[in-house]
Amino acid sequence: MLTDRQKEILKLIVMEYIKGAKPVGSNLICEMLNCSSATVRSEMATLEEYGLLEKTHTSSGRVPSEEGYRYYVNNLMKPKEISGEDMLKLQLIFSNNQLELSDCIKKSLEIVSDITNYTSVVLGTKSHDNTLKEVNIVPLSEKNMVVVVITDKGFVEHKTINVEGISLEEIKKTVTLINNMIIGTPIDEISSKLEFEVKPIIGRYVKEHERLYNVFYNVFTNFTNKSVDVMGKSNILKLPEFSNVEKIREVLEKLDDNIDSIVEENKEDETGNNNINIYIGKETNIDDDMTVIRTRYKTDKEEGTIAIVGPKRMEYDRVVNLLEYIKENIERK
Amino acid sequence: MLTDRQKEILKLIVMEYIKGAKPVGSNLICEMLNCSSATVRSEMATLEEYGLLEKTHTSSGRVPSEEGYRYYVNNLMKPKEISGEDMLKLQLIFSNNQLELSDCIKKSLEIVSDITNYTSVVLGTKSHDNTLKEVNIVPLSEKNMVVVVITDKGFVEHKTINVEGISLEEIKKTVTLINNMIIGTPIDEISSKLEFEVKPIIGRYVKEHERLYNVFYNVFTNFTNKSVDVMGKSNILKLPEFSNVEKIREVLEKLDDNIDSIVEENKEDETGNNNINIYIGKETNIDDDMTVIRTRYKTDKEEGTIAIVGPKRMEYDRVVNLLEYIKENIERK
DNA sequence: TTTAGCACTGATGAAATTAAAGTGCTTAAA
DNA sequence: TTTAAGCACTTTAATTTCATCAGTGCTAAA
Repeated sequence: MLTDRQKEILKLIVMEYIKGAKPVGSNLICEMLNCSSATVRSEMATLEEYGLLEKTHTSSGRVPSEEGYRYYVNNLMKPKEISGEDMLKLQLIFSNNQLELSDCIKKSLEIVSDITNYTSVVLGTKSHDNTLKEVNIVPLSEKNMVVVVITDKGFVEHKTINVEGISLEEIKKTVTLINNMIIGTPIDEISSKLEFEVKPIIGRYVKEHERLYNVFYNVFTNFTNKSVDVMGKSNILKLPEFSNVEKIREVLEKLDDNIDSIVEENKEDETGNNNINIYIGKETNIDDDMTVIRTRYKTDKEEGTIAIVGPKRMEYDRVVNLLEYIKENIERK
Repeated sequence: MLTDRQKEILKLIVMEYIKGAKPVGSNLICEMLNCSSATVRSEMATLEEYGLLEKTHTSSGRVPSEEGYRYYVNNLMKPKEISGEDMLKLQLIFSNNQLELSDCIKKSLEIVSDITNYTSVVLGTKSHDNTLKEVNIVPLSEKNMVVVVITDKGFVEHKTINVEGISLEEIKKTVTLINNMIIGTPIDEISSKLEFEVKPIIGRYVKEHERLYNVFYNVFTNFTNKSVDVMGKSNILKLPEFSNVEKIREVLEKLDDNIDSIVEENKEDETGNNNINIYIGKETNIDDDMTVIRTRYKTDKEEGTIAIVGPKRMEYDRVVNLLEYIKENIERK
């Protein structure tokens, strides 16, 4: 158990390091506290014994360890009000009724990337709670036709297909069959229903069933595709801890390769706090020098995950609040 | 006018520098030619006088100047066969009939970025030659409705709109009006037709015309939006000439800001060669250290520009061939 | 328990040194 | 007239040396 002064010192060091990216010495801290640098030094040594602080070399100032950040996040951090300026920028997005929800999400995280210089990730799933509303076909010529599929929440997918050698009747029969059999089916159950219920039947009644079946199967599965958007990747270049090109390349590569693991759902919830999850260093599965803060959102239309990726030395308080704010706005919209 | 040997030396220097990114000395060249290093040195001095070569400092080897690259590209370069491996990767894309054309284009350039480590840009315009085929509405609930618009070439745009306070009759009336008046209209003429012909009429017959008009206007203009895709931007990190973070950031920023100018249409055609345009250094409007190679494609469905952005020390012969090959495949598809 | 004092450590940056790569020029040979 | 050999000269890049600075840990006194 830490004393109050130890907590205060740890907090100051974390905050100072987040601000300046330079190891924090005892002098700086003792100016903020009513005690001498020697006192601070001995407290620092204790905190280091506890594994909360680290040195970069024997005579350097202190840097928070992974456990130090964790302690700060869990016990010391206070939420930080979103500045008026930032709030305004976000409101401009959410109050714009022209924008679709998914565009709002993307744009608001783009703004977060802009104002924080971190990288943001959006993983959206449309399948949630959507059921099939209507399948339409629009013939374009003798050769081509567009299939348009709409869900009850207003998602649309389409595909242009080649229908040479298939008669319009055949196609219409198929569409009628599909419409009759699977309208109202939840999107994520469609592919199995298509496979086990529809396929046998159109196989019986329709000549070119193999080809037609594939087309429809294709359009339907598009709905269950998750979309991943990553914004502000090159912000990493602005961070002082990544000043050598080799390291930057490594991190960018890991980011590309491990996007999925960032937004992976079955990660255990580290902090219960309003469902904001914080993964520090090794916990991220990306890079030991990075932190991921993320949360899930859920509307009646779609659900997904939004995440901010930055250095361990991330402005935790600010990012947590921004994410909470965005999550609320998404869910209210 | 250059002698044959001078041409040979210039060509070797350009090729060697493209390969190694290090100033080329006379020794290396004289090993490839049947003459002494002193001879090569004096030829180099001549080429430098002509402005085709440069030195990085008094006693360094030679580097091609912008004019040197230009001379190489216009007079010395021979097309380089696409390797079997590369060809295979591209064929895998183009022979996949499941993929829409625009996905093919994107994916094939993604491959080019992968194999060359340059950045690729696709600018696609759907408006080309498309006319309006059909406007459909699908009511979802009392509040919401989806508008689906289809062109004769199979492009689809849609938008979910809030229709609270507007009767279904009103909406249907509007859609019928629009369908009657503008089906068959080329996409890029729709907005003016909508403004000057349709608006006055629905203004007369429909109550909530202001709101409805805006919705349709919105969906239609989506078609004329150009899509810009940039792939492999972080490949710049792999180039030895950009080894300092500051420079990389600068280039990435310029890339972001000037994408439009890369694919700008009214650039004059530098090389007549099969409509492949090569812009070197200053000619690019991006960055004096970069080169852009681009070409336009045109199918009966859409048209656009594909471009590769890399260092001046770019594998011109390889990239030109890859672009030509992709252009052909797009247009054949 | 706190603090002043002091010796010690490692990083950082400037200056000095050296080796390597490559040039230009002069002169002699082909 | 063209080519090549020899040599002095230039610049870079890598290495070493040195001094300075920020910051520590420890001891002893308040």
